[in-house]
Amino acid sequence: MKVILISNEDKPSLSTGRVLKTYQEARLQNTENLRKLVVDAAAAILQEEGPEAVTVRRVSQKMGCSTKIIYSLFVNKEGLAQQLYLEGCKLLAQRFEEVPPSSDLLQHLLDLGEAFWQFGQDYTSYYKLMFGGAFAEFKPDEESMQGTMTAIRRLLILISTAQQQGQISDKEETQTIVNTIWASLHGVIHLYMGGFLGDVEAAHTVYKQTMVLLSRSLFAVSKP
Amino acid sequence: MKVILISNEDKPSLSTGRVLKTYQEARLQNTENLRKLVVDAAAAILQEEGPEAVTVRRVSQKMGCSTKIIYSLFVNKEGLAQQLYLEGCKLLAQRFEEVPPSSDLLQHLLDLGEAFWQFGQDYTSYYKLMFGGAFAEFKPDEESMQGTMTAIRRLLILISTAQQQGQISDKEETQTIVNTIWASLHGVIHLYMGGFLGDVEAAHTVYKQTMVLLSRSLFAVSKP
DNA sequence: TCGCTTCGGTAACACTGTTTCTTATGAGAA
DNA sequence: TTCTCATAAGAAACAGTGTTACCGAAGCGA
Repeated sequence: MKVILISNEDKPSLSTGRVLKTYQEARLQNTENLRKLVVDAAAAILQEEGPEAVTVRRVSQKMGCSTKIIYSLFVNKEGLAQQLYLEGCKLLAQRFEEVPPSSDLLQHLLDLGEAFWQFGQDYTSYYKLMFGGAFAEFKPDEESMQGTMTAIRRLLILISTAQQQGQISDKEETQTIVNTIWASLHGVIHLYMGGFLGDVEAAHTVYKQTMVLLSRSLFAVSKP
Repeated sequence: MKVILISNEDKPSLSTGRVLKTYQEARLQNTENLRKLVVDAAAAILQEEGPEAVTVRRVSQKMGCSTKIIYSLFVNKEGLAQQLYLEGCKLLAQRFEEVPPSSDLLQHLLDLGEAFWQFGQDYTSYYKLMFGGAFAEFKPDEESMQGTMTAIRRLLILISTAQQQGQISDKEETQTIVNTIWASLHGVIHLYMGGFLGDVEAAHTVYKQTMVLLSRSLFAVSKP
């Protein structure tokens, strides 16, 4: 019912184009809006109550509609999860964008690493959904991987720049180095979230040490 | 029914001690045997069909008994998962024990790291259960953490030795360094299992680079 | 042998993701 | 305007999960 109300709001677009085409356009636009509404509802539940609370029934309940809608808009729960994943990528990318660029590339790397840690702390539910395997069935498809790469693009640019300036060896693929940093830092966050690294201070200490050790090796290559 | 047959097999122990005490002993021993049988059955399903196939009904079905047994022996599914976790710790410890000690501590670290990677490849289901968050509800308790620490004890000894010999800085806590290595390597394995690092060769390349970068930093401290 | 306790199996409950069936609504034709 | 029909949405069912309540049977002490 709420859905119908919303779908009436974009009827202005009916005044353009042929009747049949406009009808399809409106319907398309409606389903797009609907998708966004559902994703927003799911995202709210995700952040408020954690990944395990995001069930099809729970989302449809919050939407005030039946579960059928979710299956009409997204093929299955994984389809919805994928949209949430892309939302998470946006948030992560935003976090990275907020990091002020530094002329000191080493310092910039540490800043980006710290931003990644903070993302994990501030958006724990998103993090678990995206990288924590909270939805066991979820595997990143092409679109997800692209979203991921967009999110950590700043890191890729940084490493690439450092390689061009000779501050980091260019023997290894840029992507390989990025993956190395990403995976290592992720490991600390994930193990911490799993309860293996004690309290947050201890985990953060391990995290910072991981950053220091990695960056020291990476940037030390061309020193002597 | 099979269970009863098995429990009859250790009646010889009835011939020792007082009647009441022996009865309790026998019952205790039976439940211990039963627990072991159930864990073995669950472990078989885990390795043959993956973590998601390990359900209470599936295990009880393989045992030829009702689900009640599992809840009598282990409080809930998490209790069973915890036993499987400890089994995994044994397997991991065994893997580490098979690594020949090297007088070159750096090489020894690389060997242990490689053994950890191989464990993840050979016992993927165990790895996912233990560290992958395959059972979302599972958090390591005191016994689990102790089992973990026993498993990676070789790593702790190695780092401690290297610190004593001045090959690795002793400014940081030994446990912190161990956690740093463990978490970083875990991150690569976990991200690979999540499908984020491409095929196994690419992931292994990232893994080896992580080991090289970390160890180079750790062992480089006292060089100059 | 009798009574009791304990233990295990059946069936149910409350969930999950997913699908089927039915109904109602809304668009196009007469 | 009215009628037909296709589409879409909701209710309910299905198959699965972890977990628990009930109930009968079996084994034990007296």
